[in-house]
Amino acid sequence: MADHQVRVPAAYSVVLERLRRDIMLSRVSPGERFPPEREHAERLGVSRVTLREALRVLEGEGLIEVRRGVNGGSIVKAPAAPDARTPPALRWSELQGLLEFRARIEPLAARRAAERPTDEGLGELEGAVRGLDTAEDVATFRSLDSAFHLTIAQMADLPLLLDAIETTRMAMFEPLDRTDFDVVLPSTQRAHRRILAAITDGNATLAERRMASHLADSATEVADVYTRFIDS
Amino acid sequence: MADHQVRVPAAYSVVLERLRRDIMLSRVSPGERFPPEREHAERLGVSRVTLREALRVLEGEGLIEVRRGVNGGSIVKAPAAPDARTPPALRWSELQGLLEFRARIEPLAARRAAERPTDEGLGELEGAVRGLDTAEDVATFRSLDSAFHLTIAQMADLPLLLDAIETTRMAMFEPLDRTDFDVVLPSTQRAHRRILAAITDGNATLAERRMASHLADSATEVADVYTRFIDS
DNA sequence: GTCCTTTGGACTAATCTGCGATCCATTATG
DNA sequence: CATAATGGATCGCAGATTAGTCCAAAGGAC
Repeated sequence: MADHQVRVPAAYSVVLERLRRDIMLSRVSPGERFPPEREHAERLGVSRVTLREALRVLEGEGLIEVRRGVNGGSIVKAPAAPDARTPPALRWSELQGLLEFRARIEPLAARRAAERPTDEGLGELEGAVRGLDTAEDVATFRSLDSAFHLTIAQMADLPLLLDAIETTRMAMFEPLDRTDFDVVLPSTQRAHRRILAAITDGNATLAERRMASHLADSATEVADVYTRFIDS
Repeated sequence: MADHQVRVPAAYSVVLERLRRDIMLSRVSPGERFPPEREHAERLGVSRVTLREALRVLEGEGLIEVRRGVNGGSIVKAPAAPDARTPPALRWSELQGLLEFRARIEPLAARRAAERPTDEGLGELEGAVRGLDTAEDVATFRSLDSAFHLTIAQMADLPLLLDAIETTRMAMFEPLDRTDFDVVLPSTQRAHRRILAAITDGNATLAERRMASHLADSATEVADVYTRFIDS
């Protein structure tokens, strides 16, 4: 019987993780802001004091900027673009594991999404795909890319799967952010369009295969960035 | 921005989940007992009172029996065998989703385990496989089956994967428990032996394929049990 | 049977956490 | 400059969690 200590997270740290996730997964984009504290706290089901503790941490990390007064609020800042010269946060072997994991679960999500189309989901996917055509900055790209994959995960209608995909994306955030926007954009546009087409057609097998191939391409691009940091 | 309420679990409920997991995943088998409360509490990093709260719940659910005195303690009871006539806890569509998910991730675990053999892991696997040959009651079978799959998950050395596999097994506990021991035992013996052989040989691709086929068989058997409850 | 050890059961007092509420400080806008 | 919207700070309460203590039952040694 493994006997690791149980981890009892404080309320603020649960909130913190949630907010971090909202930012990292681009549910709020740089420039946007969280709701006013009183409202935000209520939505999260937590007291304002607790929420503020979490915001303080994010502020310290430079992920948000807190301003007061009218038009104040917690403004999400563009994460500092990772410097290509500083070593990555993840070791290559770890990243490799995440990529393998993702390559197994996201195609399943695509398959299930194709089998369970919803008007709402399809609408969001279409928006995310069309938006990519006019995306001009990294932030927009990341946001639409995230939205596309997360919407598919949502449509898959399997809580465990959604959670796994979210967590995986979270963990890979930094490496993904190192890929070159201009290089990745066109291939992503194409891949997303083709995946969406398969889902719209209800062709589950095709959707799955196209997602798999999209992820393989993406993995190659991430790996390329890592070649210079041959540590393990 | 999805705005579900954040869930801040109480300490006792975190402990509760942990203990429930220990039982359901057969890390402690029926008849075995948890350590004395004082020691157990310390191991879990929580006060005795908190631990007892959790134990009370498990006692209420009939999962453990608490006795005092020398040789007392919290004794894990054999879970009431699910009555084949009562409807399953999971709807068929939900179970189907879990089976699909499992079919994607466990083969990956087998592959990675074969690529990362450890003496400790291989030893445990061998024990779990050999034990099956002499397993005579359901409890022993469940325990060794769990141990086999979880050890592979552990060897895969990818925390996300281990967690996903644990959670999936947890969720499928009740349906799995409905399968007929005598029917499942021989095929499981054979499958586990073959998987272990592939892992020992370091043949990752073979290990993966054999795990996939093992899970497919298992899925068929679980599905069979469900045929009489055609609800969705 | 008596005594001792081991273990759960119950209670208390102190501390810590999270919450609600209130009031203050800052900022944009008309 | 008045007002409204927003973050900043503080206080006291209620509940959760803890450490510590003592009690009660069960089994074993003699």
